[in-house]
Amino acid sequence: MRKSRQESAETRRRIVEAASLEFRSRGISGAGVADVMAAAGLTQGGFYKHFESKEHVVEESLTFALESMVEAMANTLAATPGKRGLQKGIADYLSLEYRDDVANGCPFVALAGEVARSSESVRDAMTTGFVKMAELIAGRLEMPAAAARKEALTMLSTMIGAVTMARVVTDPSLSASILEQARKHLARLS
Amino acid sequence: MRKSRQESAETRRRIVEAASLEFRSRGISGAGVADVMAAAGLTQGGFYKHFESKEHVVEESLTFALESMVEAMANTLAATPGKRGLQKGIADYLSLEYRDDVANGCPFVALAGEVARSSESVRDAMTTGFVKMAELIAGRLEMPAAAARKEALTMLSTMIGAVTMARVVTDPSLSASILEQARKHLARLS
DNA sequence: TGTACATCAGTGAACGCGCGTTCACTGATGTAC
DNA sequence: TGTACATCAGTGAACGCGCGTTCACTGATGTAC
Repeated sequence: MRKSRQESAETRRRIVEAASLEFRSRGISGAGVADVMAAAGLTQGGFYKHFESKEHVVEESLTFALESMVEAMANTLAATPGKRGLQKGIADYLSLEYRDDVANGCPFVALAGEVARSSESVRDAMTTGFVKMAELIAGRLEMPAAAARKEALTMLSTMIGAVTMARVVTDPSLSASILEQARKHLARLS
Repeated sequence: MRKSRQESAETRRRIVEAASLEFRSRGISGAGVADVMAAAGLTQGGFYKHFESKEHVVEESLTFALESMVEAMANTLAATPGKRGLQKGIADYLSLEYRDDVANGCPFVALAGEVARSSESVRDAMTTGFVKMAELIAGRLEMPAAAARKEALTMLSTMIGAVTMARVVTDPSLSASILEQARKHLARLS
């Protein structure tokens, strides 16, 4: 059943993507290697033909998820110039839809707690994604670059904290309110 | 080896407190019943004399941790009147020390990601803590009560997001910067 | 271009281990009289 | 107040189960000539 190089590379990509969905949905310790492989349409035994360990796919799938988010934000910004573009990007992030789309959603929100307790290499991967997101936001703030970089850190913190708590809270109107207030607040700043 | 009612109640309290430290340090799925009991100076078998299941101690220890944080914030506020008291509370929360004191630190930061994937009763417990924290902050904002309640939601989101990411990020100066910018930002608002 | 052999992606079962939970047991505490 | 018995907090071993990882095997692909 050996597969061609191309098929094998494609399979590997599928595992990484499936892992990024599974980990965001169930958490890193909540999603097992067998779950990830099943989500990719494979059986667990083959996992180690592509990755040394679960840890390795965690790192790679986290990077994948972060790059997807960065790309989505970059696309939104590219579609609308100036501060309006940034407000659109922020509004999308703080929407009810994005809050509820856990599997495809923000890796900071889904995994930051676990990542903070993970290995340096996994934390590095998330750090890189955080810096990229901050740079995207900073690039659209109408102020000197140094000030923009600092302001972006706080704006991102607010976005992450808001979606995190909006997912926790059991009262739907409180949850919506957390997102709405953050949206209004950040619209004022940007 | 039966213990007196008083000793038994004291043991139970000790398990709850140990659990609140263990879960915040290692995560809910990262800390086992045996770990919690060992941290309380007991063996695992006795756990079920006090709790029906792990789930029950998760809920109770989460409530304990949240109440500890609320009480600490309330004490800080009580010590200094007006906006100065709130700024002190926020600065303590956004300090390097609080960032690093994971075991005794903010349950939102340590556990919100896992709690979002937990049972309704566990999410309810965290919701209650969130509302209490928001009320404490709102009470010190110099604006109409309704506006204050809304503003507090965003301030709390910023605080939680900032400490969360400050714990993830591997670059120490970036981590400190996240906290510092959030502090400055919130001082402007309060 | 064709043939013979080596490689290796993927399967499915098995491995050891740690988890949450159960259980028989111990002996001090609580209760009934 | 004292005695006899029931209760139950805590121990330590065992339970079944799911996890990450390993392994023998299969058969299509890649390579050497």
